[in-house]
Amino acid sequence: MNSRAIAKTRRREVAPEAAGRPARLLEWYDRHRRRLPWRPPAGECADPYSVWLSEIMLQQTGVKTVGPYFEKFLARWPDIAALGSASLDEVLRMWAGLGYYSRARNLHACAVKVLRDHGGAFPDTEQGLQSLPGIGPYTAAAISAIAFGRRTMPVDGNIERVVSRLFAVEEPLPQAKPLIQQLAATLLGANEMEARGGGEESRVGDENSRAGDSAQALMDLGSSICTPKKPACALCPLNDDCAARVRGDQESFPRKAPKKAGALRRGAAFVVLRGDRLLVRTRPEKGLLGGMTEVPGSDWRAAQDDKTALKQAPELKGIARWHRKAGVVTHVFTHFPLELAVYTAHAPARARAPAGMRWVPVATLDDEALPNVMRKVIAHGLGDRSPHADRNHRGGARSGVRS
DNA sequence: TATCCGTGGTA
DNA sequence: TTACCAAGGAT
Repeated sequence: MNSRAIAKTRRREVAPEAAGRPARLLEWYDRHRRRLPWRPPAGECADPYSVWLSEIMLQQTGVKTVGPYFEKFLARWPDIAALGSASLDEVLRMWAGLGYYSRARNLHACAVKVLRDHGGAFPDTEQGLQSLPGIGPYTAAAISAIAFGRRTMPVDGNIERVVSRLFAVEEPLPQAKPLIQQLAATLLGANEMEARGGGEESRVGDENSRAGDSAQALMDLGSSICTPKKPACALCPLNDDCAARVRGDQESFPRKAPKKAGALRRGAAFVVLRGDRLLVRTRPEKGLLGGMTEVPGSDWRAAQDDKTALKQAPELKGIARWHRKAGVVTHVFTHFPLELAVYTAHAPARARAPAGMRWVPVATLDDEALPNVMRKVIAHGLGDRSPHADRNHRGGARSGVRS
């Protein structure tokens, strides 16, 4: 018996409902798939560049947030050659506000590498894709399935949740990842060539499947029906044989090990004006907010007081009169909360910028690669009078200012 | 393996 | 308000 015959035999041995899952999933997807900027009309394969760009932006970032950035990037750089020819600085400026800035650096590095090493065409295998900057196991599988039709199942946070519920996976994340990956793969439809009887050229694990649709179906399902809280199980195409639903504790999946919170860090930031120009510098390439623009300031340490922080401005010694703005700017990063005291000062008309710093017109701050925490600092330092004030101002602590 | 990377939405 | 979550990757 050859391997294909064995695979078919095994498929018949599974329970009828379970065997029907891939088909039910795709039928649901064909009726309810979301229309998204990076998705072509049903039945068409998306181009690898669009798939790649959207997948990088969507890493740990919501669909709604990504939309405008994707459109903006695609309009500015319609293909890999255009993006690979752009400067890293311009890419970072366009990325500003989207977060996880190493993604932008890797995006640019990846475009350059695809042009230089692959003649401008993305590799069409998972292994080849994973060798590129910013592309890990998930993204390689996603591009492979969605853009190239390879029969593979990318597993993201949505799919982890759907699958852990469907099979009532008791093992907590992240230990359960390999098991969930294996279970998720059972939701892939049969290779179409094989399902039709196939020719010798059809191989399991190769193209001609709707793997991309199966994966996106699970993602849509996870985001609209199998939600973290109060899942709408009545609308789910897989509700018949969902193990967690049978038990009635859907929301308790996926199991997760508790995580600890980071300690509060404090520091000072200096908003120095020379006429209508602001003193800024560029952060180091690596690490937190790498390569982004900031105003000078102290480092950020646990439980640091203002006076200690103020002493960390030796470059700014020439400035005589500091004014300490009331309140502090607050910001919460993934792994620690931050409080920044803001000091303002005015420099003489012809004052030179200290080494490594530069004066930029306040009017063109939108062109800088400014992370949100710096937008908050500048808005606070300027007294919220500029058009660059915190765009999320709704009052309360989330406005970024607290007394 | 655990930690480090932003930001916005949600209940 | 707080805590969690979101189409993860690099080290």
